[in-house]
Amino acid sequence: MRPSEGEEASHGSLPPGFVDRDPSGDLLSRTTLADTIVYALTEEIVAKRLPPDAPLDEARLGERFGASRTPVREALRQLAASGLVVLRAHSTPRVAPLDHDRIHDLFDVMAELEALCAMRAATAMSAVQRAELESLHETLGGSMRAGDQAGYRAGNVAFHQLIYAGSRNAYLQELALGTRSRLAPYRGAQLESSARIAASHAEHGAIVSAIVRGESVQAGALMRQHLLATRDALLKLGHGLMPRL
Amino acid sequence: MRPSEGEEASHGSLPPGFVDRDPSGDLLSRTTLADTIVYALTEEIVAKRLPPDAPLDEARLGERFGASRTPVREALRQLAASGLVVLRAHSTPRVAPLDHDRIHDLFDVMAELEALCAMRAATAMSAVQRAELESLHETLGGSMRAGDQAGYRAGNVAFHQLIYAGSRNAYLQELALGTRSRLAPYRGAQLESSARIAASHAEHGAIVSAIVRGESVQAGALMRQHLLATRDALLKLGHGLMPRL
DNA sequence: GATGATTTGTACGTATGTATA
DNA sequence: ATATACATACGTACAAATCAT
Repeated sequence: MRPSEGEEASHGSLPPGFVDRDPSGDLLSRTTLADTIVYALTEEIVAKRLPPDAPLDEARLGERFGASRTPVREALRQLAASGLVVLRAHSTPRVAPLDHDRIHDLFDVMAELEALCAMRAATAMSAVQRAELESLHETLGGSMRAGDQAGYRAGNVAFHQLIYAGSRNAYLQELALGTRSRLAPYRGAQLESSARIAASHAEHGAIVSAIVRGESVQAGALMRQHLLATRDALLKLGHGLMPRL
Repeated sequence: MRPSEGEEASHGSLPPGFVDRDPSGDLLSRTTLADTIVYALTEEIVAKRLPPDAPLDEARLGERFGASRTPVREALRQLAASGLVVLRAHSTPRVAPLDHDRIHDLFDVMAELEALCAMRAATAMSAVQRAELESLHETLGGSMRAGDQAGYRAGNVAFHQLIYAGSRNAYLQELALGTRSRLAPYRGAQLESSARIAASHAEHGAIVSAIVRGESVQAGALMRQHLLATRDALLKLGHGLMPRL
């Protein structure tokens, strides 16, 4: 199995929650044009420079990327598979719309998937991974105290991904990553208030402790709570998003 | 290419007057060539007429389906997204290999996803859906007593999907369906022994009862157990598949 | 290891279906 | 409602990369 190291990446501005191709072993391939376009569009959608419902005309995109429509088509197919783009036959592709019910559903499942990861991690993580987790948590504390929000956000993504990997279940890891990337356009790019960051860090601490002590049920419950708190913080921050209930 | 009247297509039952939409994703197109190819290939892979690791040459497939490479490519992309096909850049696409660790991971997650569906269903299902579930369970009992294995299998799929829908979470439903379809090639086509069918039906009964009574935790636990029992039954039936531990 | 055959990646032209005036 | 415009769906040709030999 492959404990993915935190080393990234060839590009400067990484969309949060974005990783290379599926963890099924092959780590290509910026070698095809389509993949390059997928990467670029993902970043733009997540950063909301391409807002929900924005039309994605094949010809214009091809022009923008200096490519023909064929690789653009392939890219749009991949983006549709990952949920960022919707395709209707013979109709112009669009950035996935902002659907409140769907966002609610995504957060709900995200919380459960991450809780499951944390549970598994509590029993399956190697000693080395546990040490890494504690160390990363310390680093995040530093970012928090320094008021470095960007640093905290980047580290936060790594923190969660380390726990996905700790579950030692590659498919679970895929689902968690995929769900996180679907959620990415709705997680504000820089919406974390410093108050929320402090709370987040405290929650992380409890989770790390439970995982390191091997308390599986506790770890899962804390993680679920952490995700729901994150959701509520986002929903409160305007966004126009309201809880469903 | 026009529908040549020289039906020399040298291969049997691929009706251009095709079947209708795939049950899961109707976000995608209606009646494009690529979709009919996806449909046909999915069936062949699940039925193992296209075994794991079988090469899927674009040109040959296009010939077989009387289409050009373009829609074949689109179809292969969709199949890759649903996990049935693996794509490496510049390399010939293949049916997803049979990887024991991966199968184990898939079953593990499947059990948890279905448990989650059952939990949510126990609190979220409408009265109508509960009645449907009980009725379907009765029907399945009929198939069991009649020794109708094919009927039981079809009804079984419907049974589980009804519970996915009962969760009232569209994304959770998508994940459950997707995971089930990834598992489909490994669930034997007709591997259920009548003994296993009887046990399965009994387990269903307990699940239905828990859901109808609204006992969420119980419903989840029973469903998890049911899935793991199904897995063990499959693993025992040869297949060449061995448990990982 | 180099070379050749095969297959994928890309470009572009045509046809068909959708949406709008 | 009919017609027109326009974007996607598909077909085909060429270039580049892979793998066998």
